[in-house]
Amino acid sequence: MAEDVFKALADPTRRRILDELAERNGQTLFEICARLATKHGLGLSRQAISQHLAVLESAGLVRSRRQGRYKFHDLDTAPLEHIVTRWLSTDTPESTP
Amino acid sequence: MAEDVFKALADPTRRRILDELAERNGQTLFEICARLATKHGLGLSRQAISQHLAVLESAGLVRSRRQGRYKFHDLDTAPLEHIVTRWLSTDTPESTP
DNA sequence: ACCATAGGCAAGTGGAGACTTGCCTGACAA
DNA sequence: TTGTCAGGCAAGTCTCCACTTGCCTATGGT
Repeated sequence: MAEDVFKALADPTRRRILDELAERNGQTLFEICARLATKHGLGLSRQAISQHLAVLESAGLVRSRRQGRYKFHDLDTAPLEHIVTRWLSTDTPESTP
Repeated sequence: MAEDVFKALADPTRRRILDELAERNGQTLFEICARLATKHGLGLSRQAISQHLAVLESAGLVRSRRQGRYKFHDLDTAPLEHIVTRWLSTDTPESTP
């Protein structure tokens, strides 16, 4: 649902998570926590990231695969492609001089 | 700022307003109110729409031009184009087995 | 068996934002 | 000028959501 995608993208922390997954796919929750803390200085609790990942997953932007006691997260950019075209396909008829 | 664009797109009512402006550019506040009420059944106050338009305008998605006692609103899709490419251009380098 | 690790499940708190209500300003017509 | 119409400026209310805290489950190592 495109509805959830917009809501998922609304939060800056979630966009950062997408950035991280775009840079390195298949990270675990703890890896994402560590990289957000070190690279972006975000001192968030593990639960916060976990909840963000749940939102991203229910929006279809992140896929998760369980393997033993690890859970790897993969980015899925498919829902992003047909979101903005809703207004762009209405074209821009030479409105910028 | 891309930050504001995501926040602006987060609200369903604001996306509806963009839909309306995409369908017919240069509407006034009252026109948008009327069309949202009749076409989408949204019984929102005039102030609500006005505040939404302010958010959209500060995000650069809507331009407004004053003319007498009317204020016309025009859609600007420029900020939408370079938003999603942030993750799409990072591509997916055959990482899915 | 034990203990440490990776993650999940709540319930609770605080703040941002969507929406309203009321009053005020400016522009056009009679 | 007076009345009306389009819009703005505040307040104030209330709901949702991001984040925390605490405890619980399960997997793997030794």
